[in-house]
Amino acid sequence: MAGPDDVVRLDDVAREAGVSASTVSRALSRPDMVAPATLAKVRGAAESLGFRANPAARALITGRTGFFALLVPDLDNPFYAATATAAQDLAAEGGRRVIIAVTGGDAAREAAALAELEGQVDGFAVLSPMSPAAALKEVHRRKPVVAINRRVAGLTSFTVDTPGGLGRIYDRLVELGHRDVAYLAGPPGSWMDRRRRDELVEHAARSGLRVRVHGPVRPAFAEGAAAARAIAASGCTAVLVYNSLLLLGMMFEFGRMGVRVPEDVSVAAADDIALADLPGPPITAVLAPAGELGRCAVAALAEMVQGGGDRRAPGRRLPTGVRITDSLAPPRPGV
Amino acid sequence: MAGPDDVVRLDDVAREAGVSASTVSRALSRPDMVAPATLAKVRGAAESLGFRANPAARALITGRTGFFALLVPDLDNPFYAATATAAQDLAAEGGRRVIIAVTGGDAAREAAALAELEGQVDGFAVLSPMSPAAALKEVHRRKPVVAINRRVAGLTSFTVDTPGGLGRIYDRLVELGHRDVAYLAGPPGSWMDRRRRDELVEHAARSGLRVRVHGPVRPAFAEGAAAARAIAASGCTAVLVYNSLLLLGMMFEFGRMGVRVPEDVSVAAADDIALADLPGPPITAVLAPAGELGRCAVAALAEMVQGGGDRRAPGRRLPTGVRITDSLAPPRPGV
DNA sequence: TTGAAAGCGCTAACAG
DNA sequence: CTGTTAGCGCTTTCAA
Repeated sequence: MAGPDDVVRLDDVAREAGVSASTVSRALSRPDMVAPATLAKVRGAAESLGFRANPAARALITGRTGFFALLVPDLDNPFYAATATAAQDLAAEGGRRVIIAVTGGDAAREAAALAELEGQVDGFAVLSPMSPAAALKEVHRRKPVVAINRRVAGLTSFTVDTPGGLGRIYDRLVELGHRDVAYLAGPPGSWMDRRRRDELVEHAARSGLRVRVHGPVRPAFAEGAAAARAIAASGCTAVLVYNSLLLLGMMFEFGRMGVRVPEDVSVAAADDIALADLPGPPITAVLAPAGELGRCAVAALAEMVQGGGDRRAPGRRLPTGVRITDSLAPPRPGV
Repeated sequence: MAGPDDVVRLDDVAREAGVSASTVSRALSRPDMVAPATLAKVRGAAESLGFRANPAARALITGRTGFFALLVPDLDNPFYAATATAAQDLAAEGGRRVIIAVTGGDAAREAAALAELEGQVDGFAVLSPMSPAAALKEVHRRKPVVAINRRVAGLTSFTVDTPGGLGRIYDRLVELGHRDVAYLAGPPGSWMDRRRRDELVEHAARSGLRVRVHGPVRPAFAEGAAAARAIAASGCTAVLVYNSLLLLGMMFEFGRMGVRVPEDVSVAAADDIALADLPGPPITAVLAPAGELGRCAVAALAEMVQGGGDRRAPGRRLPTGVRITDSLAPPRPGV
């Protein structure tokens, strides 16, 4: 490794093509500014020598690195993983890369990542940001920042209407005759969970009922399994769950306990990930477009960088689908 | 956003501190080369102005970007996610960042990522590489490359002895009286799976038995669930599974089918992720140090970059633990 | 349409 | 221990 001798530079290409360095530069980055014949020569030379522009030199002068940073709380959550993967894919189409920084859902680490990466990237997408709005806006004065999964005043934000979807599922439960519903809450301190929970509780109150909240717990499979026993014992006839990973864990344990779905208990979750491909009867879920969030964020950043100015891309609340299936059934008699 | 006017440069700090630019540079990167008094002045000035060195300018001259790239097949696999997270954490301690590039387990995309990132990073860690050894070594001539989860001749490689661990679990099954064991195989084309499967089959043959192979399947929860029925119907009394995610999916479906563990079937998996925290009796597993792999790779890269020369860091096969529990039991009578 | 020249912001010799 | 002097490899005016 380490062969600083055989690296091909712009001059090498220029010499090979019999033109000047600036012509090579133009040919490669603004092909319409050179004569077709020259273009061909330069491309041929670059190709044959295996030239790849030094990104640092380019970044130094243009001020663009070709990187976007995506800050995510963790990678264990398949929702985040899906968002990150989609973001990378779309960025790649524009010749850009997405740097993923794991923050652990910790405001301090998030702030550190923001500060450290500021010089390395052209913009930030922050997934479920923990930082105060002011801190995010401060960064935004220098580099475009887009928020995902949380509305931040003054920033382009992309959210999904998961609370609304949960509400519709709740309505269906009431319609089926359920009166005792449990909600297994997600990550402590999570903005998303807060919204889902509050909406659900208020929504239930409007029906004259109430929802019993369990948790909050980390959105991990094992945590869902761990919560199953208490939920089953609580006497509820239906459970809504913060996300699909928790639901899988819960159902896993239900299976071992002999609790049947939906005969003994109806179940549904937000964030349909890995639920759709399950064998057997499908499970009721709010269909959140995890990948779409990542793509929207990248597209917005790209637009802001292109625009150069302070043009703020419009944010959106993405619609969610709701898949209502036989995992919802009337409450078992005698309850 | 975009305020190229108020960016603080080295000269600004120099002026503020009343010294030359090079002194500031030294003070910040090699503190032991300046007088304590100067150091204090410079640090004070840098702090008060909020100076952050331009990484592109630094990279241009030093040839170091402070980035390592980690190529992973996908982020849905919690094993990979754990490795990636640990790698980032260790790199952060050395003031470096890890760029995660998702390749989809596709050799072409892996090659593209290698080529595109070559100028942007100080080294590569490739998780479960798909590229031919020659291609990896070619990159290694210019930037250090470390292989994870596959031994690549001529490259520093970190692997885990998962096959050996599976063998020990298999021995225990034989000891318990099992004669009909199933193996649910992992990702098609995976080097890891190939090794696990072959070792297991040979190992079984030495006991005069044979292992029935199901799959291969993508290592996703739903795939494990989908495979459960066929496996249960095959008449085996024990199942070894490629990884823990698949096992969870399989057990999930077993639960719904009324198949009990371990009364009806004994189970075990490699790559213990998310298995340990499960409520109830623990599950037999090969304990693979996913995070440790990431840390080893980063440490090796750091060493190679420091060494500057062609000093090749030594690779290792990390030991695996084996947790043998009551998820293994004698085969049910009458089979 | 092309070339010459001037840096981008920083680090690394080299003197002093 | 510190300042001066050159660039790192590329893009981009400015003339020609």
